[in-house]
Amino acid sequence: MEYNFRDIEKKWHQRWVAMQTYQVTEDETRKKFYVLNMFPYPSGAGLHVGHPLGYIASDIYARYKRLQGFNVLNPMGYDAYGLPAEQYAIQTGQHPEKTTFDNINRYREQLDKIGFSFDWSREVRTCEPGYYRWTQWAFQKMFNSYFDEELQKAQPIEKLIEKFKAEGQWPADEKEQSDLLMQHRIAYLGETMVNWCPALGTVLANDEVVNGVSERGGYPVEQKKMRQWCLRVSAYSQRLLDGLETIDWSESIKETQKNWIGRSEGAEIEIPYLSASGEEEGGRFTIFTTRADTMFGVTFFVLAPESELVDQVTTPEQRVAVDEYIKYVKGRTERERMIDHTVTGVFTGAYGINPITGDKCPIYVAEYVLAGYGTGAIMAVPAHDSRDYAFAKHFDLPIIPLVEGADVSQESYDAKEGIVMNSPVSEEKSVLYDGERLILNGKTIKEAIAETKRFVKEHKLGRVKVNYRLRDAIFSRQRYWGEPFPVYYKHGIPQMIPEECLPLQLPEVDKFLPTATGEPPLGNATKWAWDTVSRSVVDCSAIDNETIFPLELNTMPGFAGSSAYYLRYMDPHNDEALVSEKAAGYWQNVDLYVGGSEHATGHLIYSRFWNKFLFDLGVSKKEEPFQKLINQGMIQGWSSFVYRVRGTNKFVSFDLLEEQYDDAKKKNIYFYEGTEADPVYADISMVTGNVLNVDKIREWTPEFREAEFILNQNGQYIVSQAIEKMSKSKYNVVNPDDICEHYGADTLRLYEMFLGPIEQSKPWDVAGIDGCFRFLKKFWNLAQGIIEQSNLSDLNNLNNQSNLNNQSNLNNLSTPNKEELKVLHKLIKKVTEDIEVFSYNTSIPAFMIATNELSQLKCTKRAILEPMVVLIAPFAPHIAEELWEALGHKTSVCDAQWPVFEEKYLVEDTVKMMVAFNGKTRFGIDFPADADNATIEAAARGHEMTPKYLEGKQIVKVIIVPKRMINLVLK
RNA sequence: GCCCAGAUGGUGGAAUUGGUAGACACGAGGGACUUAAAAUCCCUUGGCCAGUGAUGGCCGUACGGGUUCGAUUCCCGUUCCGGGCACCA
Repeated sequence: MEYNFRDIEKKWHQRWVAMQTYQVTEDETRKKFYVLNMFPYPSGAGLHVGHPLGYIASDIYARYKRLQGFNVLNPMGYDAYGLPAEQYAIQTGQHPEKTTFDNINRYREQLDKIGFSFDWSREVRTCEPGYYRWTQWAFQKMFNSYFDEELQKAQPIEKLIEKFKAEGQWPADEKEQSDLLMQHRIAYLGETMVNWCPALGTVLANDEVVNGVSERGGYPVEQKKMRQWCLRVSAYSQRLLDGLETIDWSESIKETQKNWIGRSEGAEIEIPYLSASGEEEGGRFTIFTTRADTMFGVTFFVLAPESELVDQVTTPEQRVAVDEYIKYVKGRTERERMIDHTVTGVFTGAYGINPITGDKCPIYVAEYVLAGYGTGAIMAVPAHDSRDYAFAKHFDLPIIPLVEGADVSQESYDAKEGIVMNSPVSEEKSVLYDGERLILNGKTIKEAIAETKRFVKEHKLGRVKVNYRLRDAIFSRQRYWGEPFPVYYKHGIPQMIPEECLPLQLPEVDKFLPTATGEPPLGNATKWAWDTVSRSVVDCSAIDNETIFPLELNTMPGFAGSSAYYLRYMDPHNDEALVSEKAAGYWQNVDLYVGGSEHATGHLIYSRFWNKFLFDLGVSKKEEPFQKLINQGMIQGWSSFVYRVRGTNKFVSFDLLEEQYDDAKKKNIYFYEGTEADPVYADISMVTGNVLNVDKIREWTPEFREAEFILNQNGQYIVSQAIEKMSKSKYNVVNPDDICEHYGADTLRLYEMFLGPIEQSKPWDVAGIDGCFRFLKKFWNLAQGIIEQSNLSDLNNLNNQSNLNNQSNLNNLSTPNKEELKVLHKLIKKVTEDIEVFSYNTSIPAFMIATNELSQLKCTKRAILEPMVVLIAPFAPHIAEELWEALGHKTSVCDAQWPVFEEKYLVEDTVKMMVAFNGKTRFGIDFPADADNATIEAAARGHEMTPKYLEGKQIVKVIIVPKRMINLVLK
């Protein structure tokens, strides 16, 4: 029988649906395992070969765990709300709901072809009311909670009200009450500087802005003060940091999150400043520093331009200069400020007093100090901070070195290593507090920091303080396609609509396009007001400010719906709760999460925050949502370019062009007979190797139909190629459907895994796929041979039951021999170990080798084939099912048992020589198992690898152990 | 600038965590079958040198050192590529 993958895959796809093979329920008798993929945005372009990479990897693991007896949850759904979905809808001029559902259907069709073990009965879509009801619910819970610093967890807001009342701080006025609580709620309305993107018509979260432009589309972003819903993510900074220690994620992604959270330990120190008259104390401000040890090197102070302190300290003489400077700073965009680091600043006219030395130091305003971090004010130590150094050089301010041997004539010495000096220069330069002076000379920097902190704390000059860089997440988007906020405004005070009225459904609008002014599209909805009597959405014209109120016009951002979806998969149809106690108790959290590392500072932080909040509420049962994380790499595409001679409709073969390096553009530019030729993308379907099919490209678009193609002397048109991200706009997309059509899903799965380590990015290259296809054919042929033979021997067995003489003969036919068992167990060991560490690319060669070896051994034993079919089932499920059935099994291969590896079959070819001498034990070279000790010893002495080593030493003992036991023996 | 991860044949990549470097696949070359092609199967394939040949020798895991009987693996330094953060005091 031939390997007919089309029929096989079609047949098993239908059977899996009919038999509900992949549906799971909470089964208390079995151990759970939760595998999850980051669910996709259903974008308009459909799936390309890069998308399934992670899904295949996790599917292999899910199937493997299932074969090991675990109850595996492996769900899939769609992240359907948010900017990308809406941008696509706008581009195609359709309603986002329509495009989203069309795209979802297309995704589903494509996914189904690849043979995933998803439990589709648990599918979620973030844009469905039954789903986003719980997104809104969680938001309301956040609104009604505050973060208790002492307990380090979320608490009901009522507790805080009680506390305020007890302390007599509870205002009578409703508006004041609301304002006070707003400063503590986890979801709060805040007047903050936001990243405003005029082109997208919305604000963006920090992680959605890259290099001063929007992540989506690359549009400019400016800073703007707006009233927005925010999530107090920063309150969870320490827990987000601590949690990283408990989870099994790659070091690089943990590092990225650590950077993003940006914890820094330091001290806040109170600085008195002189009043305008210059005589008495005008007030105090607080600075933050991580280098408390450098107090003796302070030569000036700097305030952030946005800081309120600037107004307070500025003297009348400097007022004009300061105002002008602030105006200049405000006129600069975020991008300008990021790129241009030239030194700017202005003197305020005021002086601060260094509390340690008593010195009077000038106070400056400069944009290099940020208002949003620390206290927005710093003490400047030019000798030991490069930014302060640049500033001091520019304004000709003194520089006092504090570390022995540090040369600060050319640059600052920023390292935290060395011995402190000049601290103080002389005793009277250190102010006396309660009879004690701070003296740091001779100490290491680390000791000096600790000593200064102690001194500052003890003499009440300030306090020890930990700062985090992590900012609160801005949660409002001036967009249509997102979850509506379940909020209405009663006389300007936000109110939650009652929980039992959720979900608050997204209204229909005529125009869903964003506006440049920031007026959200929901403002176009006629029916968008809340009636507190009927407790329903009513027409806006009915607003009476007594019982009917306007609803919030903003919608939630993309990450709202994706922050707790893994919990919903546990119990997707529950109308009573986000997830039931029972389901959450059983499934706990995600054991294996697979997705791209580009979500490191977005989704993966928000999700962890969201889960921690739900954990505080008792809804989620684990503090961390994703125990193990695997980041699959990107699959890149080979883009092809044809070259059009500028100003003509001539396209020239790449090998006929002259190349020149352009310094300004930092890339090659090309010329044909003196005229520059510009690269134009050509669809890769029209290219074989690097040769263009000219007839095809003429049919492609009108611009090529009339074009002239200048071929090389071989009569070929050569394209140039580049490896780039796979994208529709680069015409380098390879569609998985085509691969499935040509080779089948099993080959696609195998090949994607074979391409290289799962975590690495690599270009898609079809060349190697034949190897995988050939292997499956070989495996199929081997299996067919065994199945035929074993059926034959079963038949003989029946016919000859009475004939005892034949018994030994039959045993030979059905009992595997030593060689065959060795091949099998080598494979079991390799594949099992590989799957555990996601090194699938090395398991596939193991299958190839085993198949070849068994073919050479002319193996006919089903006792060998059966476990092999189970081993291959996670990788190539369709072929495995077909063979499993052919072997006479009535149940799915999914319900089989993962084979157990037995050392005894492998011992002989993994022996090593152990040499013990002079009380030490070392190991040496491999020897055949049947070599006796004398032979080994003789060989060891004569062996060229270790002659020097063994010279003059006495070999006390030669032990033969399996290779993998060596480390155990050595211990 | 700071932090993290890398660098192995023509290519993707192996090497059991210090023990025969280059598994497996692709590509290339040669051969078998075939009228022919496709398909399939077999052989060769890191470099250099010697030999008719079986074979033997030397050099080789970015570069330079070190530890070790032995280093792709561990340590130090350099170069290059990728990722993250980037006036965060």
